[in-house]
Amino acid sequence: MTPAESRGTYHHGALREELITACLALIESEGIGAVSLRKVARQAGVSPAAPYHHFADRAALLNAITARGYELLLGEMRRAVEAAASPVAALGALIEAYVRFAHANTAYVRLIYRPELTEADKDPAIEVQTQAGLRLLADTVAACQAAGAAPAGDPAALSTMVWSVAAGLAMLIVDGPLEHLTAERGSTVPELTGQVSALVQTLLLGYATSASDGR
Amino acid sequence: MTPAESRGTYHHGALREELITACLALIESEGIGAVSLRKVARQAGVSPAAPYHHFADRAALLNAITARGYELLLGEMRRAVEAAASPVAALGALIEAYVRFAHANTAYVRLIYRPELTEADKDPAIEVQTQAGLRLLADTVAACQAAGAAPAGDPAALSTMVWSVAAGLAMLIVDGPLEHLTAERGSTVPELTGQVSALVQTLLLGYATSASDGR
DNA sequence: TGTACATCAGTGAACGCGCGTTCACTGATGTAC
DNA sequence: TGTACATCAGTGAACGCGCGTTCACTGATGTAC
Repeated sequence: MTPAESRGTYHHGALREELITACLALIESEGIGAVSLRKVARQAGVSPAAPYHHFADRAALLNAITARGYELLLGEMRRAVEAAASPVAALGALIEAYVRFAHANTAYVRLIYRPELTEADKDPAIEVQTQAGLRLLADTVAACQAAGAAPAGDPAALSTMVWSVAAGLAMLIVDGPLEHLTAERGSTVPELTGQVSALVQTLLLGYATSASDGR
Repeated sequence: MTPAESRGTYHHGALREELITACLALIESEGIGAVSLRKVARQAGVSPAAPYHHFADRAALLNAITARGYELLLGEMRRAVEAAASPVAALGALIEAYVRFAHANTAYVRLIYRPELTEADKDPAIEVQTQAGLRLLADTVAACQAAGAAPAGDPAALSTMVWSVAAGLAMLIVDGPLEHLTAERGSTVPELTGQVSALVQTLLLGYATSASDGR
């Protein structure tokens, strides 16, 4: 049975979307190392040449997925910050939103963490998303400083720390051994994520307390 | 000119070592996406079949490099902890050692961060190293708790936070945009690393201060 | 409403390529006597 | 010290494979009249 036969119609209708879905499914089921345009086409039930009507080449497909991943992630982060009751809570919420997204969307994140597969630096859509993400982080950190809940002066250290915690935790979950380790300890990834976020907030609040005493 | 001719002798003498070196050089110069056994052999000035006298297959070579990477990294971490003046300083030193190693040895770390290329979970030597690393971290965190410089109870949150900061910062430097961003701001990676480590220590000490006041 | 025709989005065969790995081989080295 | 021979560590040709991409094609869809 040819692809068209199994599909029931010659034209697909929404192939672009389905290629993205198929690629994510492939990453999820066979791992990031298994990604190829031919496999994606096969998974979508379409001939190897079909994707070229929707994407210039392999990198273009992977770029499009990466851009969407960033877009979804940024949406989660924005929502998390808006819902937070204080600047410090917002910083914690940022971490939790990032890691929760990664845990629920491992395929997106695995792709994002493989810059050799994409041309993210040449894609303006991706560039815009990462800039917006960094601005959101910087604003939140600045709000913490304004509230006295972070050392004044150069905000780079705290920004970088928070970014690193979120990205590192996500990586350890998505590509590393943390999911397995957590399960061994009878815990879960969301629980651990919450604990780490809470710890960061506790430490910042502890700093604010000790600093306001003039020590 | 055949490989043997350019080398001047038929036997190489230390091919195993040179394959490792060549692979690291390849990752450094062409990126992790360019790694193939044939290229490594070419870089080492040897025929494509030669590596099979030293490694069972491609994964075995990459595993050996990964194991060595972990070994070197663990050595740095141990030295850093031993030289530290206090448990909190040791935790900071752990972060700095990890990130400094990553920055100075990007090829090792890029490989370590691509689990799809290795079979790290099946390699006992690698398993031993990661277990030892986790134990070193857990011991240092426990010492902080004993010193009242970290919330008592489950140490998992602080361990995970520190691990995430180190791994995340390393990733952002080695595979991500942080090196570039830092340079734009007129700073350097070692400087930023020091700042992040200092911030973590400041926050822990601030916590200790506020906690000892019974707040 | 029906027809001609342009355009769109598929097909499937083919291309050249680099890859991992195997094989029979051979030159160099080490050892026994 | 010299020689026979086993072993080691290379060579280079070959294999089959899956890949990204191109091409001429064709079926389906949409539009003008």
